[in-house]
Amino acid sequence: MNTRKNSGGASAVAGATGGAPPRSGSGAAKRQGTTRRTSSSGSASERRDHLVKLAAELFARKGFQATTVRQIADEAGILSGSLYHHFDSKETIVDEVLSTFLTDLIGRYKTALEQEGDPRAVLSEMVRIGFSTLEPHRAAITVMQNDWNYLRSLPGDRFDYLIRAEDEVERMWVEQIKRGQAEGLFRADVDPKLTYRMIRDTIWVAVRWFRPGGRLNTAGLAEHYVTVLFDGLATGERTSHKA
Amino acid sequence: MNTRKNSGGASAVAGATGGAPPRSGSGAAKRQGTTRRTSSSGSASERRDHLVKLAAELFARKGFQATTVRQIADEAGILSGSLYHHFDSKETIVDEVLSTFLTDLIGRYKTALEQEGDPRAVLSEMVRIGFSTLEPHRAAITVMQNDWNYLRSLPGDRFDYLIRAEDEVERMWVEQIKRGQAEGLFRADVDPKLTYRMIRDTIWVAVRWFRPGGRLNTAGLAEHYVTVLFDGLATGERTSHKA
Amino acid sequence: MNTRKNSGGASAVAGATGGAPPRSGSGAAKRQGTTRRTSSSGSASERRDHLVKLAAELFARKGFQATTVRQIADEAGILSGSLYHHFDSKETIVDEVLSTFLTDLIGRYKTALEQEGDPRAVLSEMVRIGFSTLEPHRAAITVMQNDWNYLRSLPGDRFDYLIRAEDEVERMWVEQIKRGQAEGLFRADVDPKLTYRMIRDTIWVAVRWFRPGGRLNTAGLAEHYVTVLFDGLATGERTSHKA
Amino acid sequence: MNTRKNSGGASAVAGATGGAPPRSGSGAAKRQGTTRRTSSSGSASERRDHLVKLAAELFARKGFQATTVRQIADEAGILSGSLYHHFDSKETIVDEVLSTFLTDLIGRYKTALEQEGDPRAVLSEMVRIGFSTLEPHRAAITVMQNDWNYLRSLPGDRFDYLIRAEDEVERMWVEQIKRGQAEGLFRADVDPKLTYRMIRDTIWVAVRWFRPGGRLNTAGLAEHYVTVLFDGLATGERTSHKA
DNA sequence: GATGAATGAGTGTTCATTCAT
DNA sequence: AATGAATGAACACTCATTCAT
Repeated sequence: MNTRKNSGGASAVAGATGGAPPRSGSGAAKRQGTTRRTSSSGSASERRDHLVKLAAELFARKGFQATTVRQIADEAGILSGSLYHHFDSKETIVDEVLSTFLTDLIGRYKTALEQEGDPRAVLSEMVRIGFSTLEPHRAAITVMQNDWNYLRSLPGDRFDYLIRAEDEVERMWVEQIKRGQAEGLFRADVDPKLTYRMIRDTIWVAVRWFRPGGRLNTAGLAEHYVTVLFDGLATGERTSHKA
Repeated sequence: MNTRKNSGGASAVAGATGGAPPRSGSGAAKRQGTTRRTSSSGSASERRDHLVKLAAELFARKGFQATTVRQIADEAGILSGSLYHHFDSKETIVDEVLSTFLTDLIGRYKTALEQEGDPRAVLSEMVRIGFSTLEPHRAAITVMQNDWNYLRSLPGDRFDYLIRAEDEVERMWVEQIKRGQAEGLFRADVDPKLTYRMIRDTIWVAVRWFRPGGRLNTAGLAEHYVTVLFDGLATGERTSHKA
Repeated sequence: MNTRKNSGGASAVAGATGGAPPRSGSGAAKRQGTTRRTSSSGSASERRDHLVKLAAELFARKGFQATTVRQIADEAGILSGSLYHHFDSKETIVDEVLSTFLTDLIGRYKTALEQEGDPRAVLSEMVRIGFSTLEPHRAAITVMQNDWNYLRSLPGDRFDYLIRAEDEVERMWVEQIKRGQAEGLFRADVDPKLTYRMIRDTIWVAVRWFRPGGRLNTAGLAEHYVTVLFDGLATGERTSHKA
Repeated sequence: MNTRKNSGGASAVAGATGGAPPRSGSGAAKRQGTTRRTSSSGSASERRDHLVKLAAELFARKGFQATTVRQIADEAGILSGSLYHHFDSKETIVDEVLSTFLTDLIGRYKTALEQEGDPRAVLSEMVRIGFSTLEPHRAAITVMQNDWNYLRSLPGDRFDYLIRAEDEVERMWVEQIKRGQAEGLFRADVDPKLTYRMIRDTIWVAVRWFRPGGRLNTAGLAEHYVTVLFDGLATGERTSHKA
């Protein structure tokens, strides 16, 4: 999936879906091969990460396709050709953007699942985790929302890991919903898969309008959503409503 | 907003946001100016609509930018240059795709609002309307989801009507939520605007995974969502959950 | 092997190697599909052929790789992008250059073989045919000499027909040499395949230094070579020569 | 002709064409300037020669232009920038490849000419010399065959020595052919220059298909060619052949 | 209404080369 | 001697758009 140049971090999610998290919680372990030079340690990796961050912002703002490598290079103050010293291709950059996010997200979901708890507690925690990524991974999430279809349509299997990661996440959520239904905590007349999708969509699409510094921070957002999600919008006051 | 050639139908939503629905119920009135050919009446308009439909499918499948005018022309069995007999530009086409959808949607929301009813009934109906557009306007909704950012970033004010339409829709929803809270039907501790956004997102993002012919049709989807939305996922069985 | 655009003539040699010559002696049959417009008949094909000719000259003079599409376009008085209205790629152009030559050559060899005759007559005729292509196909032969290795190394099977054509030609020559040896006309102590290669190389490499208008025309060249080839450089006067 | 760095060995052929062989038999005299490091004597030169050899192989296999400096560096296990400690430019490398071959070839031709003998003996020996270089100088000969045109077309006079060497070699051959004709050993009705070219081409082009380990070694090849060249392909059995 | 040739600006990418470290 | 980041010019190719026919 990765060529020489980006052997560092991109697309590691594919491995993550298999079982044990790769480099889980150790993003710092990247590119150990270049640590020969003890001084200015990690500068190569830092430069690379910086470029990825710049690119991610542009991808989020303008879309992957509408962002040119020249724009990325301009932002970094270098020439477009110089980007290719760090990355094989534009795709490699977005690959790194997305896989970094997915690796983090899945790692945190797994941690939540390991903290034994009743399904409602686990699910609330997963909702909170989702919203909590909105700020640190805003760009990546935006790209995933907007360019998912396009990236998936690219030839080759480079972005197949997107699907694999999606499937793994779905499995984790649906399992908890079903467990909650089995334990009588969640209403049995809702479809678990459908419910997961609605929750998922609600969280991620918030990236489109959420701006830090507004009335609610992401933690507030999460609580708001947990409230509506579990207890509903309605009070006890029932009225007739058209069926 | 529109240049000569597409003076017929695109971007009509802008007018719709003003008040009375423009040409409501008179989609056939489009492009009266082209009746030069008395026989085969409306064939020009039909041809145009057909092209828009083909383009919409491609835009939805591959994204607006990734779709070339040549692909649209290929699909129609003509050469790319010939498309410019019907449309000024590629943007004109997507403009027509989106505005057709928004005109329909806003018109139906207005009808629902005119049918007096308690807020829960109105809101349920609006949810149902939203889901009911998923099939007939699948392509347009997909484009709006995926290419919104890009289209908005284009120079000029051509797509400003997207924002205006969005604002008008938001006003309609938020009004009903507030009314429901005022009448004690909806819990008062939720933020109306935030709640609207979550409802909105949940409906539209479903276009990404909804496929006709699955377990649930859009009506079923709507009921499912109305259930969770109003009454919550939880049963009465409360358990402690991590705050 | 060919994409839409160059469905006309390129790479037809592949078929030729199978058996009956395709469009043999009917280069005019190209692009019949575009003859709908009876007036300005074949102008599309002519334009295309003209561009191929210009490109062939440049390929021959500077090498395939060293020739840029801009140079070809400049030569034709158009912009480089406009070339892609006629050809899929730079490779398509050189493909057409080479396959046109090979189709012609193989067709003429076949005609010679059909004219029954003793092997010496047939072989002389084949030598003459070879030399006679030097002028009309000078550019193509030059490209084949210089860029053969590179074109063969290109990914995909696009230029596999070069090998197939080479093999077919070798078969024709070797057959005649063997027949001549069997009939006692040619010395039996030479290797047929080796001898073919030496004849072949001698003919084609002449393209490097042959310039029309010199002392000898290609017919003279052919006779000169036939003389040396069959009867040797030496007179009867034998002297000792270091073994 | 050469810039600082490769003042050692490249392009020495130019001098050779003047008269006395330059440093003939003293290849070890190269790069005396680098003897700064008294220990590991000649290691710099050896490293350099190794790099030239690696590059020559790549040039031969893929062509000069299609070979990137990065590929050469990869092959040597260093980075492309590091190559510039040894060579001024990519051209300097190929310069060294070709001039080394030409120096060797011309030196051996001269030795043959000094060994007095009748023209047939000398010519046979020159043929043998040519074929004998096929193995040790395979890469250089291949490059010369394929990239001659391109290298000659480069701006500047850097590769003018190729022409000068070619001319010198031609003079040597033609002289012997003419001498043979004058002495009645060779048929008088062949053109000496033309004959030389045919012999030359036949020898060098063999590099394209000759592979060591086949049926014939280069010595066998030489004898085969000498046989056909002097005595012809035909036996005494004459038949009519189309004029 | 449609063709087909052309435009012109732009795309991602390549690559020989430079140079501070 | 070698690294690795960067350059800068060039490359093949794309594509929305124009326009004479």
